[in-house]
Amino acid sequence: MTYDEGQVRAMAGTKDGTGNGNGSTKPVARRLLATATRLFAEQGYDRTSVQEIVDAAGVTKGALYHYFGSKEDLLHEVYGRVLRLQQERLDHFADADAPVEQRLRDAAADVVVTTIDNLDDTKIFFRSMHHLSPEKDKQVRAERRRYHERFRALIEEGQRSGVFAADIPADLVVDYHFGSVHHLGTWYREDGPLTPQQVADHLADLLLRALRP
Amino acid sequence: MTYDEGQVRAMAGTKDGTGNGNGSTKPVARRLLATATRLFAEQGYDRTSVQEIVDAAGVTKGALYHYFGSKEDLLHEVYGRVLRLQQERLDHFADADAPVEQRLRDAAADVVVTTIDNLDDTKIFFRSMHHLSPEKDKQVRAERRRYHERFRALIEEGQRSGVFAADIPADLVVDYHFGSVHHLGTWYREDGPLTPQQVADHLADLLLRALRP
DNA sequence: TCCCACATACCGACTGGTTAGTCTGCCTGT
DNA sequence: ACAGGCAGACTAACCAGTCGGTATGTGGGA
Repeated sequence: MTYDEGQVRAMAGTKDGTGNGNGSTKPVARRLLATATRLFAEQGYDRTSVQEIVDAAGVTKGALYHYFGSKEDLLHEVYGRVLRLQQERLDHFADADAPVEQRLRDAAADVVVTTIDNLDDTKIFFRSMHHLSPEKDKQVRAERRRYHERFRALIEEGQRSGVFAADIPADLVVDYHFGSVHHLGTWYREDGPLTPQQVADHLADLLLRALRP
Repeated sequence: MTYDEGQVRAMAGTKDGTGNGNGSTKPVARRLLATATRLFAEQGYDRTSVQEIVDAAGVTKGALYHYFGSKEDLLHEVYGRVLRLQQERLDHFADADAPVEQRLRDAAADVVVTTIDNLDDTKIFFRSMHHLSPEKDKQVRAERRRYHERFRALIEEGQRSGVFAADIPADLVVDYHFGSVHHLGTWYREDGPLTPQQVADHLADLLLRALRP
């Protein structure tokens, strides 16, 4: 066994996915994770074999199981990366010193840009969530809920202060917006007519317009 | 071989998924498809084995492969059912004799209700699209595009006549709304606080508000 | 300085289990 | 007697994870 249970659990909270906890990702581990991310996004988690990943990364199974406890750990790492990034950015924009409609617009637009910039991760995130084991699934759901609630708080703040329409549940508005974010992986193409920033501005604009009292 | 290539292709256009083309679904075939739909939605396509499906339906593999050419055919049948249903309903509302904002509102709300009423099918639809073979994938994409374009035409009509804001690409608005529809499978719960109709009214309202000039 | 003990990094053959799909044949109604 | 409907054992392929082994590097004692 390369990692015992305790170490695997601990890994989930570290930054680099190697479980060494010192922030310095070993090149091989980094390459394996990057390769897995690409293949998972292209073919789906279940359709990507461990053999394919190690072949594409130019190593063997020995290397993969040296750095990761299981195939699922790779998936969990992708999730952790996305969640931490998005939460950090949301907190940044939500805590800013600006009117609530500006903070919401900035946060809403930023999540779109960030999602497009990491489209592979996001495709995996939304498609393969239900492939996680109950334990890891619970953890990911908890982090997602935290994100959702922070976003909802922004909307409720605007509703209380009268700058947003209050006759609609804030929860529903959050899901409305994140539906469109979620959906980006299905339709957005890099070679399409719109830049990520343009898409973000349009989608944030739609959200703010829908919330006009 | 139960079905040769030609028959499998023909099946895609029939109504009952048994390939007999006479509209009378054999009970066993119907039960297999219903069981598969439920299991695919619960566990995902790849995680559901053919053995599980036939066990849950109370038959054996012999029966399944008597009625369906492959496991993928089951998936394709689910897709066909959903696509035909949604297209039919969209055409109905879009062709109605009413102002464009009313037609759009009705169509937008109806797709939400229909989606919630067939949540299993929709979950499968959005999660497992990329599991289809290239040939069937192409066919499904073509039908989806037809749907998308009909919906977009409604928005463009309103933009031309000045009742909708014209400073946003209609394509993007369609994806915005369908993002939220797509997302329903992730968050909507039957035992939640909102009825399908309430959700539909809210989401249609958000769309129409966002389109106010 | 040399050398030994030990750890880390990785290899690749192997195992036990699972899977989609096939095939032979029985059974029943016409 | 013939055909459709179905059973269930079988096969060939595949897959995640294991394990014994090798190579490389590193710290400490003589």
